[in-house]
Amino acid sequence: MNDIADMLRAKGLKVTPQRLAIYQLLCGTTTHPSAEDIYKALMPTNPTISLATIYKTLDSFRSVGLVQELSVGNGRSNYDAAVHTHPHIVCTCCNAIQDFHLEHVEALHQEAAEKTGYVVEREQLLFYGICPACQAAGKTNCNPEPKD
Amino acid sequence: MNDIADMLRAKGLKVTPQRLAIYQLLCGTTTHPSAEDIYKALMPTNPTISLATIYKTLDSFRSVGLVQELSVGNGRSNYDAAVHTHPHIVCTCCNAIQDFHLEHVEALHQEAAEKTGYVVEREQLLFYGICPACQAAGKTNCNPEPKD
DNA sequence: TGTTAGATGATACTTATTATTATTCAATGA
DNA sequence: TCATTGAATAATAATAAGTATCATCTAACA
Repeated sequence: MNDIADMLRAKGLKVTPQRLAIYQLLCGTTTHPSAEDIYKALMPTNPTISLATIYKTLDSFRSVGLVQELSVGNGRSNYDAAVHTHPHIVCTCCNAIQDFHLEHVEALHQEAAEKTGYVVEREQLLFYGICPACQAAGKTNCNPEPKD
Repeated sequence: MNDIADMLRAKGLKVTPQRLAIYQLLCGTTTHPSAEDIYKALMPTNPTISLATIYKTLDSFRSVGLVQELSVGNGRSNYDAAVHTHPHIVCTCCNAIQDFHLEHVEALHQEAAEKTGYVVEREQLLFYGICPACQAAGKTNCNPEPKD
């Protein structure tokens, strides 16, 4: 079969059209969609897919480490098919979520363990600011404090 | 008046018993309570306080920078009266949220700005692991993957 | 002390997510 | 290839966090 199917089987998950569609969608985007985003994106090609299936599938994928779940504070979860942990930056203006790379993340991990005595399993490094596009559009202060 | 009252006035907020109670509670704890936690904690002394007031007050406080809101992925917001940004570590076993200090956080901020082109406003550095108490209790793998 | 803008409390509502359950289907082996 | 079976799906009800609404109340200030 194809690679994705083999990978799902290797993780102990049955291969279904829904799972393939969800995983392929996630692999082909850098936008960190929510469950609802995925549902809407798959509707045209998979009109009978259920939102409940999206949620359960994402949870299964997370359980076996195929995707990571982000909580950036927008009231829902966003998903990233990248397996290795990396920082994210969120535009407080257009709500885009972008991956980037920080040097020495392992050192932070280590430092956190030393400072706290925790056995550190993972981290979520989130930055918030204004993306270049919003800066260019002059939107320098879109959601500074939502309630102002 | 007292310091808290003056601070609220200085931020342009009216001083009410509810606001004083909420702020004092937050200042006197390191547990990062949720709105619901605060509501329950204040019930004995403020039996008529409304949950809606808690939410609105926390939002006002956040708007003026008196508290910071955390999204650690537990489906609700947790609040911290500390104004300066600092990392948090979450026990995946007992769900405790603990403050700690990391060196060179400003450098990360700077590096994020350089790597992404964003104007970086703030960050939320979250680590997940097993706290010393849970380790001592032998709970080394409590919520590794909630759905397993 | 009276006025008034803003705060509170009660509650209805929205939205994201989870639970339930009958049906369907992928994987396995005869 | 077909039957079996346990897991996955779809539909939908239920839950929970947070927000909106609005009548009442009160802190701030003249």
